[in-house]
Amino acid sequence: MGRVTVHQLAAEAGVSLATVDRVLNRRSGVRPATVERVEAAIQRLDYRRDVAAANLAKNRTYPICFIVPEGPGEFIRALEAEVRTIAAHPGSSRVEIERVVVPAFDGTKLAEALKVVDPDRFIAVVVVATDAPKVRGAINDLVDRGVDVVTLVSDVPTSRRLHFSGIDNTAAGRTAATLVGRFMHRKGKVGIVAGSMLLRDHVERRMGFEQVIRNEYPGLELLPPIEARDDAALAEAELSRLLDRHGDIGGLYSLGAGNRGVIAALEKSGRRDHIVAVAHELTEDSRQALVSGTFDAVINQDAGHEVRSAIRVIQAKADGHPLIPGQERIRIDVFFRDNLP
Amino acid sequence: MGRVTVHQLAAEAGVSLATVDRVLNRRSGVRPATVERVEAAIQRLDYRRDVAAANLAKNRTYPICFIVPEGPGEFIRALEAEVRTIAAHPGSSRVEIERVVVPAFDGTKLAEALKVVDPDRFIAVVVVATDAPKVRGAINDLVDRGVDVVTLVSDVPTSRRLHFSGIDNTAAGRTAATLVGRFMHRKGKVGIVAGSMLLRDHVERRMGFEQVIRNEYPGLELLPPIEARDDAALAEAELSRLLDRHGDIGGLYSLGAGNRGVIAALEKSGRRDHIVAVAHELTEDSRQALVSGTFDAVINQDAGHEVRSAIRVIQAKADGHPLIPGQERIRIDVFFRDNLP
DNA sequence: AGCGCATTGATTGACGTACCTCAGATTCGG
DNA sequence: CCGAATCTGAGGTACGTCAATCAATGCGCT
Repeated sequence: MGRVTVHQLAAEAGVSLATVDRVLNRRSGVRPATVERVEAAIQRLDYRRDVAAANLAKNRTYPICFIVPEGPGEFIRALEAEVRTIAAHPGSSRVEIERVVVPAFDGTKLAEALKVVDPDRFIAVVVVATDAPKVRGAINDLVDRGVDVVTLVSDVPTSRRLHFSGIDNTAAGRTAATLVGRFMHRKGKVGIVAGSMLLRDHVERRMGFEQVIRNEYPGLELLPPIEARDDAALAEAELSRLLDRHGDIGGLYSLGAGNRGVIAALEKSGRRDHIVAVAHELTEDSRQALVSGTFDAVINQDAGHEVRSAIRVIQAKADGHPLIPGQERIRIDVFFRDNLP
Repeated sequence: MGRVTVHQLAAEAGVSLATVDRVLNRRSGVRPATVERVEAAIQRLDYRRDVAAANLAKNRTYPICFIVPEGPGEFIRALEAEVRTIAAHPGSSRVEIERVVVPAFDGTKLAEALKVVDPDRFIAVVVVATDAPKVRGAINDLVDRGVDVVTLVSDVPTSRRLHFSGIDNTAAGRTAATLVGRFMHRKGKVGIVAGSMLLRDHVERRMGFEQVIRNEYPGLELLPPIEARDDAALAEAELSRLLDRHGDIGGLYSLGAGNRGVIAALEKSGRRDHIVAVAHELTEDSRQALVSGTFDAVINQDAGHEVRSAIRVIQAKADGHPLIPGQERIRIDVFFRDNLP
């Protein structure tokens, strides 16, 4: 039973409630010997602070600032929706979320947005980060000003951010490579449609993918990647050109957004059944492409899980709680036609 | 701001605190017109009850009984560990968990265990269910006595359980079939190592697997499944015999526990590189088998997620909260060598 | 007018913790 | 042994909600 209260603690330790309180909240003015007696009692009774009551007494809230890129992409929209869902959920009523929107792919604007975050208003910032020196500096400044920073989806590992809430993108790229490599029965060429090489997650996916294809599938030839800046129209045009030029493309990895364009190009080419295509992010488009057979696998990160995890990490830090190992590991979801949710 | 309190509500509605309380807690003795006024104020101010404070006032706890099968299996041990982790975590301090262990594969004993659950002591039971009529009856009886029941890992869908916390096992079987089918480059025979056909999850996995192999990979020949009752030694012996008899086995699906035996048989046969093997549950054994190449893919369900989800569902029901769509969907995790956590 | 009844108000004491004040006790240096 | 500094106790208020009591109001009815 967690039914031990401070009163019982005080009785057990033979001190007053005030002293127990001083010890529990590390206030000064208690002799070391007395501190020890109280701590022994804590051990003996297995006392655990009632967090809910404590938060109530402190009238504590968790004001968090979410900084997300703007853009019409389905993934970003899903992220926003998840943030809203959390904010509205009664279970997380003490979490107060403010959203800030910045232009996508713009390190300078992002750094500015980070700079104007008020340390008195927010205990933490959750940010979809572009990995630019300015951004790293802004993150570190924020941390110095006492605001915890959690990176979402795309990391800045060299910064002093508290946590990264996202997937291991190198592993995601390797997984895509394994799927492409093993699903392709004959030799052939493999194309890559990338988003922006400014985003660390895209760079890492490509790295992981190319590494495995080169090392383990020597029969496959990697074509230079298309940079489509997550723009569906651009992706479609460029990919169509690539497909025209190389009649023997047998595999494709679409590692950014802009799936709509990739799907269109594949279907127009009339070769979708002969090309093993692996893409990222499960959206309505990519889901249909899976069902129709245009895509053979889709790698996904669960935006809801990422948002909730970020918040849990921030709360745990604020409350001085441990995290549950495993709960905050964001999975690399692999979807085929057969296991669509 | 969610900072609206009952006091502000009372002021806004022009009634007293007592009346607000009566409306909020659906107590009688308030005129319909007044109820409406208060509810209008709730809407206007976007009042949400502070769950923490409410639980504190009610001194509410969530006593839950976990009924899990005994057995040396790594998955069951992992389940137990997760239950313990949750119970010890300060965040879920009002959750009081009692664990009951019953013999595996024994519907009668399980039904008995369900029968003796005290409805006054527990608000809910979480149970790894075998799908037997007796068990279904016992679950329904419990529900009638006012105890919510959540099935874990293995479901009894025809019962009146509140929720099933586990994966879609048919989809898992289909996924395994897709992997086996697409990884096998030539024609060949496909073996199945099953656990117990008393467990609904095993039956469903096999169904999904066979269905896809038959429909989509006509070049593959399904061998009759081995029933190994999750016993490693038995699995090894039977699988070795099967491998001896059929020199042209190219694929294998191990859908139950007992991976250790499957791995041993595969490695002894010397044909592990020529057999595409897909198994269930990521354990230390199966993880090593993935790395060494004995297994080509492992399908997993996250025991921690399942346990936490079950508890969340129960709490939400008890508090009358909505669930967050998506958070309680247990994923079918697919692991390759490349995306091992 | 007087009765009972339904409705509402006012107030109070929990729940477990935080934080504050003030007074009393103990210790220590000189 | 005295004064000062340090420790400790006792008690209060607050956080937002629940739950209960008791008094007050207004209503219809006889």
